[in-house]
Amino acid sequence: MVGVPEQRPASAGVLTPPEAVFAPVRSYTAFEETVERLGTAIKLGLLAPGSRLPAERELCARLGIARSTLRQALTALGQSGHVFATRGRRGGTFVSDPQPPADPPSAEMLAQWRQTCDQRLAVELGVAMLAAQRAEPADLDALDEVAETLEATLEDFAAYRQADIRLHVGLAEATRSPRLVQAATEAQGAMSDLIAYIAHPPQVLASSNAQHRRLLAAVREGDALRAVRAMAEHLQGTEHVLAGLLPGH
Amino acid sequence: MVGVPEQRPASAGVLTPPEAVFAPVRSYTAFEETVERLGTAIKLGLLAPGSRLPAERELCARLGIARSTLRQALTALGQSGHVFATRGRRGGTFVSDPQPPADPPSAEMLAQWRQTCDQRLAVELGVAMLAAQRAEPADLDALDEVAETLEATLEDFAAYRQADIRLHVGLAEATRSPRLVQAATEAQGAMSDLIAYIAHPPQVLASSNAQHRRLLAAVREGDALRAVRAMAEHLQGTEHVLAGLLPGH
DNA sequence: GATTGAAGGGCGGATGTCCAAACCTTTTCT
DNA sequence: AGAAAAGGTTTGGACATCCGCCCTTCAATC
Repeated sequence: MVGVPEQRPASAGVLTPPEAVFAPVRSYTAFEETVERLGTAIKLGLLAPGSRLPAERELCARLGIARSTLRQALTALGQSGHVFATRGRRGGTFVSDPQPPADPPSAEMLAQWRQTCDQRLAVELGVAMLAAQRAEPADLDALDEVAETLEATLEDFAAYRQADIRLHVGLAEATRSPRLVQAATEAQGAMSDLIAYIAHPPQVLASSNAQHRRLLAAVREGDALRAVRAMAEHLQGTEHVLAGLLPGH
Repeated sequence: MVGVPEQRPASAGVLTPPEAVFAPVRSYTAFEETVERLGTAIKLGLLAPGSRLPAERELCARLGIARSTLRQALTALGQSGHVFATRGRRGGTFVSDPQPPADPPSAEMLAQWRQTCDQRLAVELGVAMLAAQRAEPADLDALDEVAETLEATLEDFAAYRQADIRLHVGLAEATRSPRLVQAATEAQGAMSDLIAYIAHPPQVLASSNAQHRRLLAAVREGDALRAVRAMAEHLQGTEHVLAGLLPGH
């Protein structure tokens, strides 16, 4: 048995690898992932208060996990007050109404707020461009309806934010790219923790709505570049507001 | 013990939740994640052939995993021929040179190629915009150097692709947003499986280079919108090539 | 009023993953 | 010769997950 390797270590290339290559790997458990998914959907209002989740036996099949794992997740969401379950023939797991108050953003969250915004920017720029290229008339009609809701809720921030989320997720759905919908949902979820804790006077919401209108108009015309520009202005507006209130260097 | 829940299931809202909410959750193990990370970095050339990885005891600390888990990953990468290890004081784990031939894209990969492109589009649009806003002169000089390499490798696709990756990842690093670097790396890795299997005549590469030049010029001037436009043209160019060769819808 | 079906609730074991902490072997430098 | 630094090996335990099976509840139905 010769100990001589067929290959000799060469003198390394000049280029140093990005340090991101050796950054910590985080392994998510099925339990965590499920709590995150359902919890985010609930907090974003994608699962409406009072609505019923699919039956456990069906839901675990859809999610591709064991029922016991799903039950752990549902138990956690139950303990935090986001869902409750009733037994018996017409029973099921339901989204609580009203929802428990959101908890304040963690220190870790606050420390990384800029990266969170960056990530959302990327996702939403992609969504804007692809939606402009692919949205069908039916999508646009649905989005217009949401936009009307937005115009009508300037005074009620909770309702406004709700409709805002619907608009952005709806735009993502118009791209017909499930992964983008997923990414957009996650990004909105991460942002919500930040957005819920800053003041939003009606005037800010009104200017936000003007950007929404421009965005939808560009999407309707299929003008991808204008859509991207409108989205960028929209997002960087809220980013400026955050920058003024958070410890962001 | 009353069996009456304080809350009654309400009639659900009119809005149906996005089906993405109940899509399968995939839990990645630390082992898989590590193989993916290191494997991608190697395949992309971010870890140069012949270069040495950090010692196992150091690397597992950096990656935040146990040494035995890291060794499983390194064993897997060793069996596929991407790395090899030597023992003793000056030993270590090294990136193989030359690398084993890439394996053809899986059926699953091909079936989802459009979503992969969409995801890359999003990431890269975000990178383009943020790089234009944040890149420092030092970043730009380094990127220009890579661009020169690109101009000189029109005839050698492997070398060209290598430099192309460096350019895109370098741009991501200029955003100072580690998560975007991560995302850009993953997106390039996913694309490589597709790109390696389609022909790239020098004329295509030349036109690609023209787009690179425009992109870098816009970034240098801090013109975010032009950078985004240049990036979009660049990416959708390669997407058109793919669309012509793959079973796309 | 008994039965049935669909829902949540619970238990126990089998399996696989991950980690921590040792200890061994090889090589090279001092 | 010995220390140091690297990969290689073994062990045991903690934990997550899955699977199957059975129980409880309760509205609908017979």
